[in-house]
Parts: sequence; C-alpha cells; structure tokens
Amino acid sequence: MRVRTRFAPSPTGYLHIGGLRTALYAYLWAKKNGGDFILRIEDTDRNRLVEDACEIIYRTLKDTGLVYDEGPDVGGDYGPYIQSERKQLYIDTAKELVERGAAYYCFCTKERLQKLHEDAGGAAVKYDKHCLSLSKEEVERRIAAGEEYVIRQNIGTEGTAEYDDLVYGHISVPLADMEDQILLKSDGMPTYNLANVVDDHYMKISHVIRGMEYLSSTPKYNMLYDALGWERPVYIHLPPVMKDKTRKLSKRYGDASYEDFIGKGYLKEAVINYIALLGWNPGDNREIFTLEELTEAFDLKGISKSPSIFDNDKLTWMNAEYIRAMDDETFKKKAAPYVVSSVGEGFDLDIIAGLIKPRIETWNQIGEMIGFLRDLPEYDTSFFFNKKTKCTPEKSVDMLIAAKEELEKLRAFDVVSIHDSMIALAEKLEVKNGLLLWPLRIALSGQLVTPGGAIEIAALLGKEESIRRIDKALSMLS
RNA sequence: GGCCCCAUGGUCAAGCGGUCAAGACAUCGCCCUUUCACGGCGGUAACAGGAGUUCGAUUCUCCUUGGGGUCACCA
Repeated sequence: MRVRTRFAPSPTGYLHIGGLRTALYAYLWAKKNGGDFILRIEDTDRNRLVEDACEIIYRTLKDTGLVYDEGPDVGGDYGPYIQSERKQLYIDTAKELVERGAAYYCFCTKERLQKLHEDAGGAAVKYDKHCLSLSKEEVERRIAAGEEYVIRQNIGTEGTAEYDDLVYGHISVPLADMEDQILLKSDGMPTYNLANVVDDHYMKISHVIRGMEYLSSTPKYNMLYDALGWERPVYIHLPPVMKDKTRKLSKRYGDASYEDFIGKGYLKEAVINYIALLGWNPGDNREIFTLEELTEAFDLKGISKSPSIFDNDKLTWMNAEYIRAMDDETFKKKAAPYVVSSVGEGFDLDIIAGLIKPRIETWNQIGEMIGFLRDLPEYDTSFFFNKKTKCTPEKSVDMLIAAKEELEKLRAFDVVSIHDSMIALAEKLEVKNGLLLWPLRIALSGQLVTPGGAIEIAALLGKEESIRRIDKALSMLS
C-alpha cells in the first residue's frame, strides 16, 4: 500500500505552530516511506472563512520545505483539494448512507434542539433520535415541501467501538456516549465528520495524522467507513503543543504563528527543527536536524503521548546554534539588512559580522546590540570604575590621553594597526592591557557591555569619530 | 459531570523488572578573556500519592490526585 498522508487545515487565519507540527509529521511520514503528502483545504464552515488564509498556508508550507505533492494550487489526480468544491460528493455519500440505514434525515429545528438542552438543565445532552422514526414517505413529503433538513449519522446505543491508534494504542469508547452527529448541514455542506471520511477515502489517504482531539470521535468515522464498505485508514493521533501546563498553544494567544517567529528573527530551519523535537525524539541524543535528516530519522515509535509545553528558551538556543553554524558569508548576507536598519551604511560589515555572530541568538537582537555605533549613548562616569582592571576615572584620564595620542598618530586605522599600537602603548606605560582598554572601550561605546572590545569598536568608528568620543569622555572626566 | 487519553528535574525528554535514573534547554559556579558573548569544565534539580504483583518496581495492575481532550448545523 502506498503511503499517502495529508495535512487538512481549515483556512481560518495564519498557520500556528501546532498545526505546522502536524503538517511536519505528516510530511515526514509520507516522505520517509516514499509516499505522497497531500494538502487539502477544509473550508466547509462558511462563517469562519478568512481572506488570504489559503495563501498563508501555501506559502508557509513551501517556505518551510514541506512540499506537498498534491493540493489546491498544484493539482493532482484526486482533486479538487478544496472541500467546498466537492460538495456534490458529500451529498451523494450522505444519501448513500441513508440508503444503507447508517444515517437519516432530521428536520428538527435549532429551537427544538435548544429546548432539549434547556430541559436537561444546560447539561450535555445527546440528540434524542427524534427524526429516526420518520417514515420514508413523510421525509419525502417534507423535503418536497421545502423544509430544511440535515442528515445525521445513526449510531447504535449498545456496546463499544474500538480501534487501534499507532501512538495511543487501543482505544475503546462506549456507543452510548456517542451522539447522532450531523453529517450534512442544512446548507448542503458536510461537517468535518462526513467530509474527512469521504475525502480521505477518495484521496486514498493511508495514514490519518491529526491532533488527538479526534481520538474519541474516530470510532464514529470508522462506522462510516464500515457502512460504506470502505477500508479504514491507519490512525496516528498527536498530543497537543501547549503554551503552559494548562493552556494549549493556539491562535488566540497571537504569538504562536509561524510567521510571527520568522518576524521575531528566528530561522525557519530552527523552527522546524525545534517543533520536530516537540513531541517526538529520535531515540538518541541528537538534536540538530535538517529536514532531510528528519525524514530519515523519523519514526512513529518516538512520538510522545503526553502534551509538550513549547519552550521558547530552547528554540532560541537552537536558533543560535543555527546562526553560529552558518558560514561567514551567509551570515553576513543575512545579517546585513538588520545591521543597516540599525546603524545605517558605512560601517565595516565584515567586522560587525565577526563580532555579532557568536553573540546573537535571533536576528532581531542585532539592532539593540550595535546601536551604540551610530549614536553614543548617554553614560555615567562611574562606568570608568572597574574592579578587575583596577580602573578608576582618574586613571582613565591618563589612559585616554595616552591612547588618543597614539591613535592620532596612526595612518592605517584598521584592527591590526590599532591592536599593535595599543599593545605597544600598554607595554610602554607599564600597565596591563585591561587597564588601558577598559576606559577606551567605555569612551568609545558609552556602554558597560559591548560586542567586541575597544580595538574592534575603534576600527568600526574610524579615527575621527573615535577621537571625538575620547574627547567627549575626557571632558566628562575633567 | 459522563466518556476517552496522559503522568520521570522548571522545560523537552531517554528508560520499556535489577541503572549511582541518560542527554539537552534553563539555572548556578569555575576556567578562558581587553567588557559581554562563544567555547571548555563542573554543580543544583525528577520517577505525583497509595495499595498490590514480584526475590526486586520508574518500569506491570488497581485506586486516588493532577492535567489534557471530547460531549456543536467548528474543524
């Protein structure tokens, strides 16, 4: 049997991390087995449609490398891949189900259902099968009369329904707890309950990979497969990704979409790598994986049964790992826009790249890190105190005067020249490098902490600006 | 509330009857060092509780507790 998996989101907004992970696992399982990964859009709820939602889904999957073999925008042999375009198929199937006694027409009004609820004191109540007893003639008469109707699944009340899930194992649910759910809505659109079964069957989906919220309703879908004489797919339900101990990560919190993470300066490779490991482990201690390596290593055995809390710290660490592993040219190219937007053009990108590469964890940290190059921050003369180098404001004056004199003499103002000259100066003054360089760095940057030291900063600022900042410090200290 | 599922450090997690209970993130300390990072080394930190089964339970069973899911003309 050819392995075919699908990712079937509803276009209700951006793609959140939990959904992306489901897509990832479905993709990995298909590719691991040399099969097909299909994208299907579940848009049967006309009230929840969001403009551009489909585009975001297409773009995100392509951007992350989760290339689907079949889908709305790429076609395929089992289309259409948008449910609203398959309406007739669901209607026909629903009627077939009625023929076979597995479903029935229901004319109950929303008001009646509402009342059923109220009579139960607001507690959860099952539909009372009120319309199951309607005669065929009456059904036909009422349909002809233009009455609105839905089609409900006819579920027995005795015994249990069972199936085996590849991650959760044997699942057994009492039939008495299941409701005669609606398959076809009064607007002629199917509910998920019908549509997912029909589509998975006709699209020849072999493995259904989805969130575990469907764990206990899956027996109902199985009854549909059985009633239609269709072969059931294999089920792989996934535990949810949580924001914290009790809350699921979802769109409602606004910070959980793929695009938000990219916007916050994370690399797509790191995001994919991180979420792959949220709820799955390869069985060894390896943590850094490319998509190809994930495809190779992925297996069902490593999927966890319990919810995992999304840990931003770990994602950030992983992102930093990716950044540090970049070759210098790639890093420079990626960092350039962030550097320019922070300090403008005119600074030596090679030096900056070298300084920030081991120091940033996300791209967005660049701006704050190097802003001092453009504008010298207001700072306090207490910055010139440093215990380790035994630096004081008084000594700083001497050091800065000496340093300024040397720097002014320099013809080439590059890192090597400045370095040599400062080392020589420290030797001449018979002080430790640190005592000379501490006040210099403070004067040049106005910050206690900087990426790189006094020498690199001086080279970046250039001679003129360096001297100007030293003079500023000297005037503050006098 | 009924039903389904889950339960190892703060987090991700390995473990699948006998281990001093891995590893990673975070955290703390030390080293490196012209600040901060990077890097290196080390520390703190867990089997939810109670009954069984067994020579022996983190591991198997049951109960309790805790958490998640579900009970829609949403998916």
